Amino acid sequence: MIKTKTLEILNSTLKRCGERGLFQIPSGFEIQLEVPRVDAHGDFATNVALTLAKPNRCSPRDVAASFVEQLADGDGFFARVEIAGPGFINLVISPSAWFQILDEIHRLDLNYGRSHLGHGRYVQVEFVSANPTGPLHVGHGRGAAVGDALASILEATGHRVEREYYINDAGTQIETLGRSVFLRYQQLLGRQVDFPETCYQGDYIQVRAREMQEIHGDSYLNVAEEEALPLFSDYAGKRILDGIRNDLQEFGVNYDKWFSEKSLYENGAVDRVIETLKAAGHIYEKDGALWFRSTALGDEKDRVVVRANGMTTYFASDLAYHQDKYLRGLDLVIDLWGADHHGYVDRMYAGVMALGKEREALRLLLVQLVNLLRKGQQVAMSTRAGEFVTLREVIAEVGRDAARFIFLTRRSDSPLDFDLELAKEKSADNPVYYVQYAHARISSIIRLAEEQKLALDEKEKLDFNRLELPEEIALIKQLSLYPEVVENSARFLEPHRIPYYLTQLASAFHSYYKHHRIIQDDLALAQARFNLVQAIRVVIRNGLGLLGVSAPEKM
RNA sequence: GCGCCCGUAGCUCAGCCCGGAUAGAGCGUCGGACUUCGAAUCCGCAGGUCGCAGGUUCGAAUCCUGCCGGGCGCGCCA
Repeated sequence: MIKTKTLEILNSTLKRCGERGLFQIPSGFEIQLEVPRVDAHGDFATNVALTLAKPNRCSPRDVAASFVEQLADGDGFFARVEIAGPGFINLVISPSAWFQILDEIHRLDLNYGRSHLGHGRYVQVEFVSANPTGPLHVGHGRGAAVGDALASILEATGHRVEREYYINDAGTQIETLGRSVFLRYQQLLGRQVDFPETCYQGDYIQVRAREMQEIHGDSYLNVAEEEALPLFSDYAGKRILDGIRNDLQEFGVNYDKWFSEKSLYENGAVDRVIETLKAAGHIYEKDGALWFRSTALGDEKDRVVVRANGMTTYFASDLAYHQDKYLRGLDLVIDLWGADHHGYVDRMYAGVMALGKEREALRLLLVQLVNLLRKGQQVAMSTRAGEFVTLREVIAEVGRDAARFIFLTRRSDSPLDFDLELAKEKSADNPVYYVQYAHARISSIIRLAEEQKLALDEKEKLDFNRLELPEEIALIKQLSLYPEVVENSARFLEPHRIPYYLTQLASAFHSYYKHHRIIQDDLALAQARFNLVQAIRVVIRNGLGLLGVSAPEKM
């Protein structure tokens, strides 16, 4: 890559300066290389001279001058080297070096942008994990889009990745679900029963109740609630989970594993993790309950793991779940949580550390709320009353690509406005179409070239030197940044960087396309440009791929 | 009260982790561009005390401190 090579040259130059005693180099000194905002400042700029000036007690421009003098560049890699402003060294890379990027993109094709950053580290992304007590809503959709994209990005950067869904199929919520269905079932059979507010109100409860009636008739009408509950809970939970699986699959999300919370109780993992913590001295007894001393590990208060009544808490099963993850050999566990869980973050990190892992072995990402709008007006949503917009409805209305892309345009820890009308609009308001359109346009050029048998693909006649326009070099530079964007996206666990980059790239392409013809009489020029736009298409397609968004050839 | 996150153009946001030269997009406003590869596009104009105040630095949207404003969280609930 161009940047790495530039850095190599600068480092060897610095070493030479040190050896020849031109100036002192503090130990641990590292050269900073950046892409300047202003084109006039070159392709790369470094502030070495500014930072070395002080320890050497001389002016930055003098340091820069001796540095540049030592800068050997036998193969013409740099087209120009300049000292500017207070002492920046601006570097302009020669076009021929940039042209190599195009070859690289075509050679690597689908693999362009992939890297070995992760060195095969075993990473799990656990996301959505909604309770199987109701259908997925828009907020879950955001978690799904972010989690899935993140997993893809990590895969692309050399991590071994696993997608997991944690099913909360134990505890009171699932019981409440069973009770809700049971009560509706009784009502269907004509019995007058109170339907408490604490039960789930949505229509989907009625649906399950009717199904139970179809399967079992009235045989549970006179059965006591405690007796009927396991069956009703189990059935409703399974059916709803099937729905969730279905919705996610239609959204393009496929999990490697669906992990049951109940299994942790059944196989004794919950008891085991408490024993582990006890043995390590993290547990004490107070007021008849067992407490986890999480304050010792950065939490603001200690947490109960076994209540005075002998029941374990939700946190206890979460500890067991995470212990299980690490026993499976995971190097890094990434959990995506709804933002309302953020009071829970510190205790989870504390828990993981108490289990003997580094804090860095866990990354909790909070996904903020989705604010659903229609033409700028807030769409009312109330989960309790069962009035919410489901993910399924949103996909049906705006489509999978638009939904995914919009979910990914903002950093996930800030709230997101999602306007249903805007998402459907086929215009520049809607960044999905903007990027996809660029891909479709290029595809259309390629189709045309094929139809006219223009032989634009013949490599032996290809002369990149015909790409002389500043816009063309700028486009290649932008393409060369793509692998770095993906790597940074993985490093910071921030998928939103990719939609942002793609929008910029699409914009540069659209502008270029408008001003210059690709296909034209000058065959050599046409070939060079054709090759360039093909490279753009490769990058757009690869980028959209990471987001789970399609790259259409026609729209 | 304590803790976490946020505050950048009229609106929605990127940039902050790792300080750099004149702070960027899109939308919206206004005005332009289709006989030529897809106008779902492009071009131009206008729009900023980067919440406020200090500090560190040759240099701060970026790092530190305090304050102001907004959001969320603080159960032997899940």
